Amino acid sequence: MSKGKYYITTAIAYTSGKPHIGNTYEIILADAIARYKRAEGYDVWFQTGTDEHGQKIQEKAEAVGITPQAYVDEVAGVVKNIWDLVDSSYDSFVRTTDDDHEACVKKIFKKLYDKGDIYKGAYEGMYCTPCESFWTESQLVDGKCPDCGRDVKPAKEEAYFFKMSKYADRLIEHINTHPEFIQPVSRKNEMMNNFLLPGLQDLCVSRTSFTWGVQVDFDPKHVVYVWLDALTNYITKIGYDPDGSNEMFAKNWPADLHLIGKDIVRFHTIYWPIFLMALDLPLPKQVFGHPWLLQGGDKMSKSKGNVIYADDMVDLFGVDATRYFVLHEMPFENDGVITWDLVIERFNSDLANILGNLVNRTVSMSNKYFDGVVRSTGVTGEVDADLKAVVTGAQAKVADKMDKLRVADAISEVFTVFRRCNKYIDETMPWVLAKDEAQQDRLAEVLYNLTEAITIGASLLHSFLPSTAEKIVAQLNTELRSLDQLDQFGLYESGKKVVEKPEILFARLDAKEVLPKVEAIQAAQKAEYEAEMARLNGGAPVEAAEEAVIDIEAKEEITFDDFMKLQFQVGEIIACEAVPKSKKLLCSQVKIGSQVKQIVSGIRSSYAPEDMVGKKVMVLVNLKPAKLAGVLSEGMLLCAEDAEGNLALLTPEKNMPSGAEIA
RNA sequence: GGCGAGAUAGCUCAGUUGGCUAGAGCACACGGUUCAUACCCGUGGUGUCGAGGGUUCGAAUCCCCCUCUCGCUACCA
Repeated sequence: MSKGKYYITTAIAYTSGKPHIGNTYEIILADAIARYKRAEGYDVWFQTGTDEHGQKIQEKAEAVGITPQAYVDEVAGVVKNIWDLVDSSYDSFVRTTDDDHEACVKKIFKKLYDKGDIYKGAYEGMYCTPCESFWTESQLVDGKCPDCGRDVKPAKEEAYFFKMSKYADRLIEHINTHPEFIQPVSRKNEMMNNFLLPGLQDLCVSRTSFTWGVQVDFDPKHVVYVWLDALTNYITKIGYDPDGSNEMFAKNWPADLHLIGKDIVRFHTIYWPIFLMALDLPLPKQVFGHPWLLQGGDKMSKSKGNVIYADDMVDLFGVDATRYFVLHEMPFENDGVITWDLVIERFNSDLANILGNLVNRTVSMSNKYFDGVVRSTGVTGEVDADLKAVVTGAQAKVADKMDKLRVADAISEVFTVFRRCNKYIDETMPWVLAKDEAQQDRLAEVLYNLTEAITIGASLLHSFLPSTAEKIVAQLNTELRSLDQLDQFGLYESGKKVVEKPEILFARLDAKEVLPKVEAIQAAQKAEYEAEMARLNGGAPVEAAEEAVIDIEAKEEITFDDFMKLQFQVGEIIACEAVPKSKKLLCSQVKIGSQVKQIVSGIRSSYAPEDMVGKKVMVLVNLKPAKLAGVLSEGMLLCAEDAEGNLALLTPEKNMPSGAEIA
């Protein structure tokens, strides 16, 4: 019976905050695939979880005054609740703070170290002892520390590195001989051209700058840095052990599918396979970097209150409508768009009109004409053949789409069944048959065919919208069929009685009623955000909360003398042109006092060259000249940057002469 | 700058190795119908298939070039 095992994973969610619908999409997609594979007869293991280590989490926990463990416990709980809310049928939920995972990561690290694939190295660079900072040659100012101006000396900071290059050829070979390995294929080309073919750099796999992580047991001041900790969840949690794995591991590894976001394809198709090679383990069969679900129009931002969360969607539309939307709206390769209006539209047109109404009208007719009894009389009509062909052929089409991971297309195939049923009702016109005493057997057969077709459709729908499928067959007083029965028509037991009063599966929504609720959700979200910001700011209420604030990493304190080393002056831009060889650079001629300096700046995304001319700007004048994209730059224009990367040049608040000193 | 992908109906997209009047869904309009959740079914597009050139009996589909968009990547004082 079993077709063998199928091991599918999602990426583990980073516990820095509540996942929004774009993150939740992945678990729903994985769930649909997992359920479908189970229905096909595979012995499925479906794993998801949370990634809980790292500096960011340590800092967030400190900011709210709790331990990192308490912080991640809370967020992991939130993640798990949402995963459960959307009916995901995962078999295991791994947390990177689980004891067994941490113990295994330590062993893996040691094994790779003993094998020589991990070596203790260093960030080599110029070190400023008072600042405790490393600098590259190019960052130095006049050969001295750019922060404090003191002398620096060549030094290195200890870190462990993984020898990526050792396995690069094997990986290139594997990717070339396994075209299905990286999906979609466009990602494969990116990986090959940008990373593998130019040559892989060794990867830093430990850190000493923070402590919230898996400690390297033979060198306790190091913690294992993200990828060796996070990626290994795929094997640690199913029983891998460098000293001898268990049977479960032997059964499930290699994974059949790693489902991940397109942003982390690189880590899953380069570093992860190489780690596995180093551990002498087989590689996963397939990695699918799915696109993103983006919010249309405005950018998603908590401060605006327009982030869409799965639980809000479930409150308004229900679990299956939420699942339907994300599964249907997400294409295979391009990003999908989500807005509340689109959700309502999809809900009404597909779920309420096509599916819900179909079930309702069919059940209603059986009740009205035959007291709910559905029986096959064998009185067929011309139009029956096409209905049966479409319905019994759907299963193969869905299977084909699912094999290619075209989940959105697969669910569309399911809906063609329901569309065909609606058409069949119009073709046969049961209400006309009902008026003719001689046509009673034909009428019964029509309703039987509909009931049977809907049962098949519901069975196909089960992987995508599990509870809806179950509700439908309950109304029809039957059970879901297995996939291998779906090419047969006529298995519905003749003479059964459908439910008397069908429950409305999806009540049509009025945008006018839903959108005010959305506004209420957004207002609440905004208020919550402001309250949190206020809490982080020591209880002080946040003024002008409409504007997002930005926190950046604090740099070393400097002395007044340090500051006085910097020379700022007002400059007037007298000419400006784009640097031909670059996308982001502008080259400006800046008049500072009586001299003119040429300054190159990466601000083309925010300013056109012609907009620059005539502006009075603030210039760091005594910066060591350097060449950018082959063009000499003799200073720096000061700019502010927001979270989206928009830039604003700093200009004097009152008109000042060119060359005026800024202090 | 390097590599890659794309530009088809108002919107989102299909269009296999070049071939019959270029399609689907949504939206819109009209018609039909009344079993049903004012639903369902049918009909409706003059779309320069991004611009230009070429190969061919024939090109949305192949080749060249141009414009624009997007992805990854590098530089971004």
